[in-house]
Amino acid sequence: MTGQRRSFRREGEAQRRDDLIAAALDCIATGGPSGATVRAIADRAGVTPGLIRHYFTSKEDLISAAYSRLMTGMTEQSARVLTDSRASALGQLADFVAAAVTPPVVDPRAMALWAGFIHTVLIDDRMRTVHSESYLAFRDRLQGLICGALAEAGRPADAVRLRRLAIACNAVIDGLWLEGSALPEEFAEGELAEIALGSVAALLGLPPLTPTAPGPVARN
Amino acid sequence: MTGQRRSFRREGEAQRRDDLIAAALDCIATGGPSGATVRAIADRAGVTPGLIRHYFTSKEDLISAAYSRLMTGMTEQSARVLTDSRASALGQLADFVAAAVTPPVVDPRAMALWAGFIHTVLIDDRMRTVHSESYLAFRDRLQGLICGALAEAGRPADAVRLRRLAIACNAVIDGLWLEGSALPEEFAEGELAEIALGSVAALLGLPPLTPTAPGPVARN
DNA sequence: TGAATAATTGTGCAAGCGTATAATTTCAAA
DNA sequence: TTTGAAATTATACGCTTGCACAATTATTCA
Repeated sequence: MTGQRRSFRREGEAQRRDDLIAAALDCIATGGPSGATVRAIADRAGVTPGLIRHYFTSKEDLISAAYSRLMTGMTEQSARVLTDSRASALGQLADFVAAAVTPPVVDPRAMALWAGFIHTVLIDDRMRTVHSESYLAFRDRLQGLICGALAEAGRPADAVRLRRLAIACNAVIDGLWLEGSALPEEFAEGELAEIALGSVAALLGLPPLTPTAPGPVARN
Repeated sequence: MTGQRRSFRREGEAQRRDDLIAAALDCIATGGPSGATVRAIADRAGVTPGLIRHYFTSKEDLISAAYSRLMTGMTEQSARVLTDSRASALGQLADFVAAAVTPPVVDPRAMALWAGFIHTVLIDDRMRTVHSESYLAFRDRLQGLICGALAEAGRPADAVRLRRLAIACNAVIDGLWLEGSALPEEFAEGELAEIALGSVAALLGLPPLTPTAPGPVARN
């Protein structure tokens, strides 16, 4: 008769906020933005809906925190490939390109999250800024690799051409990432990486690129 | 006391379906998927919510019809350049590529719509089918143009290579379309078209492509 | 050990959602 | 002009949503 409440543990604020953000991302990845209801998020976090309002002033607040965390995480992941590489410039470029169109970067979950948020980028200014910054950061990194690879190959390019090459290479990578994630069954394993490497080489006027890494990068 | 009903006109079935689809697209472009409620769509179409269920078996049915119309519309818009073109195969390819990364195909509204839909593609099977079909339709069209252009240049390619080239060219176009639509202020006018033409030429190993059309295509 | 504090739960509410369905109005054919 | 069928409106229902708030529990500190 005593409607016994469920027992619970008090977590630190940082931990709980993190858990709720992770749960929100899970929900969005699984069921899209419309599937990320307050109740669903709380459920996934093993918590009661009311608690969300204790840590976030509104659901919108939680969602925007989740987006921020997603973008930060993706940028860090793309940077990780390069941090401890001692390959040649050409090799580094090849590794970077191959990694960008191979799991875990190509991943239905990542795609679902990106798709769930991209719409808000067009409406919300804060989101737009985050998006713009992380896009340019990625492209700048790519441009640096291209610059090094061209120099190594004895075919340096001027600034204007370099910028255009970076935009084009970035576009190929984005396009392949998109198509590979949205229609995975349409491409054989490794096919996207081969196409990406061949395309970047053709765009830069370089001989075929071969990645130095033996296989796909480890997740996380 | 006589709760006088609002007067109305009977439209043909095709017309009403079109109106409702257009209204749905407007709603999604403006307020995102969550803004496209049955009531909002009916309101924008100057109609009563109940009517939607008279022409579509469910809201989901209407939404997927709208997505289909958006995608085929974009492909047709790119292909319109070709309908009465008597240009060479190389010229047709150039026109097609340039049109795909130039307004009105590159357009924040189109991007907003696409972004609103893409996440459902990963979840809903019907949406997935629509996406897959329209993606392949666009790529097939592109592949046909590439095939003709390569033949004309005396460098025919076998089927496997042709497929890969089409995937790569399609990826560049998609990527440029995405970036140009999401961050329009990042690119000078005509810059995307130049990059696209240069990239496709480099990918195919052809000399620079030059469009035959004098300028951007007229809207609609 | 006991009291104070803040984290967490549980309940309830008003609004909006998609949908079913009955009541009306329009329009074309007779 | 009348009639009949189909298009359209109007109303209502059950469900879900985000949010507010009071009740309760775990934890800390004296």
